[in-house]
Amino acid sequence: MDSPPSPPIGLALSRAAKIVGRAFDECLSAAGGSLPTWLIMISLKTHRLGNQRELAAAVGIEGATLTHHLNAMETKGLVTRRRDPANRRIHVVELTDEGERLFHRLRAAAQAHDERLRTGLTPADLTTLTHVLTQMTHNVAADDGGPDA
Amino acid sequence: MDSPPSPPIGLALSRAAKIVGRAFDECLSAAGGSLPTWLIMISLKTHRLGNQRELAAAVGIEGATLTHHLNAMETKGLVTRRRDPANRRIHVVELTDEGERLFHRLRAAAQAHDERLRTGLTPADLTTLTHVLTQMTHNVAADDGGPDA
DNA sequence: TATTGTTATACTCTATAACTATA
DNA sequence: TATAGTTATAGAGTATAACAATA
Repeated sequence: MDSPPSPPIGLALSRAAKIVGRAFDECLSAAGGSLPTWLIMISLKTHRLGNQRELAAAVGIEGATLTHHLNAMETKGLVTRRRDPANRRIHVVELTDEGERLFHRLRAAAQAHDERLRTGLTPADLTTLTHVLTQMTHNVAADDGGPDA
Repeated sequence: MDSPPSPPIGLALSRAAKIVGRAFDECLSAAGGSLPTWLIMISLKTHRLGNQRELAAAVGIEGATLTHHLNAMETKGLVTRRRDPANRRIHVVELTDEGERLFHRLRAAAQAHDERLRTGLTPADLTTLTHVLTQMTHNVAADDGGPDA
């Protein structure tokens, strides 16, 4: 009943993600940004989100953490926050022109990082990777109460 | 010259690693540990390292950061540090009995996490994943001065 | 009262620089 | 002087709890 343990994949993923993630961070830092900034900007550009809680959820952080980053981004002149006239509880976040420029620089940096990452990998490898990451994310998100929970 | 961008794999990896890594953290926390503690313990158990700098390198952190974690682990009674009589500059780190017990609990937690992660994945998926992570780690570690650098 | 967001505070992990101890 | 490790300090990212503003 002791199936061959097979190499600990959580550990391998954790280690690789640490190394690759650091390289990604350095890429973004060198371009004048950071990972949270980049994630926030992507969310602002791709989805049109209704409020900051949705934005925070898209980035994978809490609302207060998002506020923390938005404060810094606003100080740097990358975003503006203004109240929605229709519902003044909602703060509409928008990239400034300077924010747009940084976005383009970060996109270029992220693309360069991606090309480096893909070196030596086949399209099939990348397809499998995407599939595996999706599956693992689901595995971990699932309420683990059992197969019939 | 604009090859089809193909989905940003760095971003996908970053997002998945964040989610899976948090689940891993929670697993280890629930068992009374943390990721750094677990990585340190694994290194202590598997390699027989000569000094703390090697241990830090194996874990992927700086020496001072390792000291920080070892201080906490020593306070909790998980490890002891004593000077090597042959070279009193070297501090030999060893798990206490309580450290051993925690190691076994964390190993069980990590294995449970691994089984959850592997749900819905074929052995071929996992083989590819391991290969891809290894390749990406190399891609990122390489001095990027060019193919003949 | 419920919703939206901010402020205050603190924790974890990490790093760099300066220091002590030993060789 | 060189090596091993520690201490002091700092910074990034995150979170929870309490708060203010709006509906």
